[in-house]
Order: sequence, then structure tokens, then C-alpha cells
Amino acid sequence: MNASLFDDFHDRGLLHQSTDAQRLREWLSTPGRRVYAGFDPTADSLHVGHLVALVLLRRVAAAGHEPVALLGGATGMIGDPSGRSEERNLLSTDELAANVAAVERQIRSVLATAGSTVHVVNNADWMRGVGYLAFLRDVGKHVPLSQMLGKDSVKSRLERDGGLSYTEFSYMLLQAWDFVHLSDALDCRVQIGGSDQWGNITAGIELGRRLRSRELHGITCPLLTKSDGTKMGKTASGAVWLDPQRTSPYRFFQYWMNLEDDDAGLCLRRLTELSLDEIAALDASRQENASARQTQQRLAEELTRLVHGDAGLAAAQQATAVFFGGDIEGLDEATLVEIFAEVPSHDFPLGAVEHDEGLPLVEALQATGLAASRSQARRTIEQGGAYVNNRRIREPAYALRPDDLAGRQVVVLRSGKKSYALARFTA
RNA sequence: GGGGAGUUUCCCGAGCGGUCAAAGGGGUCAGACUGUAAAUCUGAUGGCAUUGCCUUCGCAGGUUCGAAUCCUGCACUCCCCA
Repeated sequence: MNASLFDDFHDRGLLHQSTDAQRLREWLSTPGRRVYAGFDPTADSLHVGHLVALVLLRRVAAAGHEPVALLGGATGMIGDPSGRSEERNLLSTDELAANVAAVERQIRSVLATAGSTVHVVNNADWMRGVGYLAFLRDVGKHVPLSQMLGKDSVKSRLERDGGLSYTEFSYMLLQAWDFVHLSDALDCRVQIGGSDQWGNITAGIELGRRLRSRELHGITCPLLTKSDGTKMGKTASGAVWLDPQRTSPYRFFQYWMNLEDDDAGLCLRRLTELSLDEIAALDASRQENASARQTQQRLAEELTRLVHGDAGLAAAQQATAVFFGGDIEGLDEATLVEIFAEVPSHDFPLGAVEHDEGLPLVEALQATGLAASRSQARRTIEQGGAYVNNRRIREPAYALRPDDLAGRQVVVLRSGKKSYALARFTA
């Protein structure tokens, strides 16, 4: 495999800061080194923002080393102040336990195909038994306050009105101790993370030197932001999650599909495992024929497969085809319901379509919420914005009849380009 | 406490006795164009109804054949003088 993890990071724009490059290269020149990244279980799912760290760990594996994913079962009880402008709310222990379990599943799933031994550890396992006094004597004693106060994460918060609590202030000690502990237990001497983690990482490196006279290394990668300055993975309706219950594979796929050209190019380089040659080819295609959107297409495919597997990708692509004007007639009931799962639906009695007059389209549009009133529904139809099973309907008096049922009891209604609703007919 | 201005349809904002469901802009929704983008252009935008009816202009009354427009009272907002 690729001999130099460090150069790989560099070439893909994943390198923000690192400790001494020469020493790092040297350490990583021996295969089988362990490299860790931490994940705090702040929610019951990771989101796109965590994807970078996961991908970094996959690259660690690809380079012939062993990734270590650290779950913050203990640190999650405190809350990392880094990159935060306000004090966090504490999670209950039940919530935390559920989050840890869910996040661990996701991490294992994404790293399953990494092609190397993967270690998943939870810092609660070694923090739980540590007493406060012992921690102060063994760890706190070796961390100068001047150093802690010098960290950006602390400084920026102290300058604000809210300040930060002693609890959050102590967070970096826990993370520093994690690093030292992992170097003891797994001989893991490299920590990677987002650029906001630099302060916490260096705290660990410092502690390793004082406590063990051991040389530890750190690498951070740039945080993902879009060209308009907003955070990657944020949409108007919230974060893009890895959990299919929170963000369906279709919407996950669409998120990447809709990125700006430059952002997509950047993500391709940083998040996918395509070779640099392939990426260069896509860059070129974007220059020549931007409208083909091959970059977005490829990016969406790669990442959806990584997170949701082949089945998830297939579902997303099928849904995409349908949502962008594809034929609905050929699809069976189960597939339809699956594709339109996140679309609003309304139940009608089967009798509504079966009698002579049928069910007026105007009524169906209103009942499903596609139109606020019958008048508006009528207007939409008159203006050519109404579709039944993706076929445009222009007669205001149109009524749904048994012939219109796609599948056995479902009609797909649509207003305009993107608003869909499902009318279900049940006996 | 005194004086003045105001309250309009989702928002801003015209209207000051009939031709007002109410100008104009924004937003929103559709259509065209397009790269599932941006910009632009077009149409629509109270409700119900296949040319008509019903409900809206702070609230409650009144004048009038007829009121968002006039009068009275009430509520709220803003400005000026004390």
C-alpha cells in the first residue's frame, strides 16, 4: 500500500497542521502504527462533519496502519468547548449510553471495509475508575495553567460574555490523558482530528512528554466549509446525518449532488478514495463540460455507498430517477412506498376512486397538502404544474380513477418540479 | 397631563363615498430557460364555484341606495410639548 500516509494527507489537502513532519514521516514509515481519532457521542448519530475523521481513519488503514476510533463515553459527559461559543448542556447518562452505542455502530460500519485491523475503544472504560484526587495528582499536576489558558478554545471563550465553566475547562485534560493512555495501552502515538482539535491534541503531546518522556505526534485537517462560508453538512433543515432514519439515503445522496462545483471537487479529494488521477480527470471534465456534473455524481455515489452500502446507494439512485421525472408506472407497490417514504401522504377510502365520478384531482391536491385550497389547486393545474404519476394534467376537472393507481392503491401526486405527495387508497 | 399621526389582504405600502378582492414592491406558488445551480423572463397569489356568490381593510356601533374610504366610542402603536 501507499508508503506515506503523511504525503497522502498532504496531496489531498487534508493537512492543516502537524507536529514535526520529518519525525512523523519517520514514525509512520514502519507499517502497523496505530493512529487515533476521537468521536464524542453528542447525538445518537454522527453527521457529515464527522465524515472527515472517519475517512482519515480509512486512509490510515489503507496506508498499512491500524486505525483506532475512540468513543468519548467519558469526555461526552463533559463536553468539548473547542469550536463552541456557548456552554454545552450536559447529557443524561442514559442518553449518553444510547448515543455511544449508536455511534459505535456507525463507526464500525464505515470502517468495516477499511482493510485493516480496526480498534474501537471507549474512554469511559479507563476513566470510570479514576478518582478525582488521583487524577489531580497524576495528571493535573503536570499541566501548567499558563498552557491551558493559552489555548484558543479557552481564550476565545473567556473573552465572551458567557465564559466557560470549570467543567468544560477541564475537558482538555481528559483528552490529553486519553492520548497518553492509548500510547500506554496500544502504543498509539499519533492523533488526528479536525483543526479545532489542535489545542487538545497538543495538550496530550505535552502531557506525554512530561509524564512518559514519550514522543507523540499530531495531525489536524482543515474543517470542511463550503465556498459560501457555511459549514459543510448543514442544510436549511438541519444537519445531514449518517443515520438513515434521520437523513434518508436519498437525501444524503442529493446533498452531495447539489454541491457547488468547487466544493464538490474539494470533497472528492478529501472524502473519497478515488485515486488522484481519477480526480484530476474529473477536474478536467468539469472544466470542459460542467453541465454534465460528473463530479457531483461520482461524489454522491462514493459517499452514499460508504455510508449506506450498495443497497442504500441503489435506493437513492432509484428515488433520484423517479423524483426527476422518471417513469412511475413500472414500479411495484413496495418500491413506491419505499421511495416516497419521506413524502407527505394522505389516506382516502378506496370507494373515492371507484365510483363513477372518481376523486377530483383538485380535492386530492388539497387533501395531501400540495395546495392550500381548492382554488390554488385549480390554478396549479391550469398553469401546468400538476402531475399524476409524473404525467402532467392540464384539465382542472380531472378526476382520479382506478386506472390511475400506480401499484395497487397508491397515486403519486406532484405539484411543480419537486413537491410530491402520496395518495393512498385503502378499503 | 396636553397636542399630533397612525392601525389595509403573508410582509412593506398605496387607496380617502361607488368603476375596490383593493395600485406597487417583497415573499410565496406555478411556467419557460438552465447544470436537480445562480440569474433572468412570464403568469398566479382571500374562499367557494366552469362567467356567479360569500368573507376581508384594528374592534364595536352609526350615517348613506352604497363605506377600506364619513361620524361616534373602544383598543393598541408612534411622534411632539410638559
